[in-house]
Amino acid sequence: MCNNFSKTVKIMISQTEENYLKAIFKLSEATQKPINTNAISVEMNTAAASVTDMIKRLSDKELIHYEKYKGVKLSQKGKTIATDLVRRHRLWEVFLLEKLGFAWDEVHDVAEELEHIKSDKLIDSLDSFLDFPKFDPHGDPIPDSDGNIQSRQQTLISKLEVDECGVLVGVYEHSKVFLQYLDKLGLNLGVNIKVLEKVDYDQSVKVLINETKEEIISKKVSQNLFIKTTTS
Amino acid sequence: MCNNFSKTVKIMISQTEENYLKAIFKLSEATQKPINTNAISVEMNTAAASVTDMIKRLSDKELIHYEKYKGVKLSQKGKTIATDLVRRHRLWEVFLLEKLGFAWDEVHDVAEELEHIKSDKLIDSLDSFLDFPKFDPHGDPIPDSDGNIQSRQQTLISKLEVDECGVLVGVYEHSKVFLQYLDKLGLNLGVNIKVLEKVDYDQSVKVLINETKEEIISKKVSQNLFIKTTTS
DNA sequence: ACATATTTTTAGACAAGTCTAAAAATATGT
DNA sequence: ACATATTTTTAGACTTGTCTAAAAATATGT
Ligand SMILES: [Mn+2]
Ligand SMILES: [Mn+2]
Ligand SMILES: [Mn+2]
Ligand SMILES: [Mn+2]
Repeated sequence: MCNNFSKTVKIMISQTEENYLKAIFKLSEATQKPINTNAISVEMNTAAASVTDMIKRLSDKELIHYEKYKGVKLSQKGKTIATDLVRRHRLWEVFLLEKLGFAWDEVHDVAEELEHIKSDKLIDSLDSFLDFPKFDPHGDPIPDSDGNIQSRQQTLISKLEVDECGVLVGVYEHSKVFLQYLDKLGLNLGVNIKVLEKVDYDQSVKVLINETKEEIISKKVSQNLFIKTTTS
Repeated sequence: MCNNFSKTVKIMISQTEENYLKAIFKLSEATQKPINTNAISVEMNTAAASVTDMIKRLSDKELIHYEKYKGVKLSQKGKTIATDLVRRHRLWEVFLLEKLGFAWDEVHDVAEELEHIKSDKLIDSLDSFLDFPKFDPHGDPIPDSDGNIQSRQQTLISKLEVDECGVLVGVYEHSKVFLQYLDKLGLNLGVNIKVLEKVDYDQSVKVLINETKEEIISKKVSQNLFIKTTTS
């Protein structure tokens, strides 16, 4: 009658599985629709056939919902794991930048490895050591230990009108070249931005940086910069 | 005639291979003789057959010298990799203790994972961030970035005579139980030790800790504590 | 020196994660 | 509606790292 264990069989999740979950999580941010095999294979840089294999494994472990030929969605369990991975990734990025003097274009690759270290004590101590940062070096929000992600109200520069202004709070693209180019333009997180002119011909935008420097940024750049508008 | 590239084919070494090299390195500290398969299988907690497989791979990569049935020795290349791994392990242990508030019995397991993160910039920045520590939380020396290991002059308590004294600078065993027991006895690194009495019957030792507290430690404990003797 | 015990290697199998090539299902355009 | 293009899955193979059971080599004791 007794001996009624509630077997909390803590399933093991490999580093590779974690990475797939994170990829699906990322792709899910842009849409509500199921994520298809090809999109994952592009994101993960693997053959579509490998993705199908992995999808089956993740589905067996109930980390995703999967119907043949219909794509996948994260289950609640999968979402939790992915969010936790994102938390770890972003906390390590803050550590590398703040404590070890890395530049914002150098943190991602190392965090990609550090994020897989499994220790709750480690990550919670790190969080506290860093003084509970809310955003990572690219302006992305850091989920708290319960998985809550602060939602940001922000706009792409490309969507602003002339004379609107605000603070640069994030970047959409994370590539090294892009981040280094922003450094060259003096576009670090926190600078003040005012839209001076929107060029009809090629959708480039002339902006005023920190009330002092004028720069023309291409359409492409303007679509990758998040601004928190200030109603001044 | 030209086109004489010195192909520095940076061979990839997996986490598992690194762990085997470290195990062989550790076993080599106690002896000059070749390390045999069985010893490695015990250290790595794997079947002897698995060790033989891995030995072949490491030998193919010229990380060890291997003769069938004769055991293995690290090559220069292997020694360099193992030393670097030990450096990373011990630096991470210092980080966990000093910066994240881990206890000395908690650092090892996490460092076991962190040591495999591959980034020279990471580990050198960490070294600098920690102010170039020379010893880890267990008193083990930290190799510098060129692989030089500071040799310690130290003695096991079991080898001291009555009235000799010194400072506790290291532990031989690293297990959680042992370290926690030392905490209970107040035997942290840095305390002053004086040998008050050596009991013939069971080789236990009565010591004076920091000129104030007397404790009797068993033979086994006394064989696991390194003292740097002070000629007072 | 030789029988016995121990250690090491081989043989064969398995799981995870990857690939390419081919087949099957779905989507698209006229 | 149907031919064509695209996407997804299957089939079969490979690598790394592991295992057990059995065979081969080495070590040991009298
Ligand atoms: Mn990143
Ligand atoms: Mn980031
Ligand atoms: Mn350790
Ligand atoms: Mn240590």
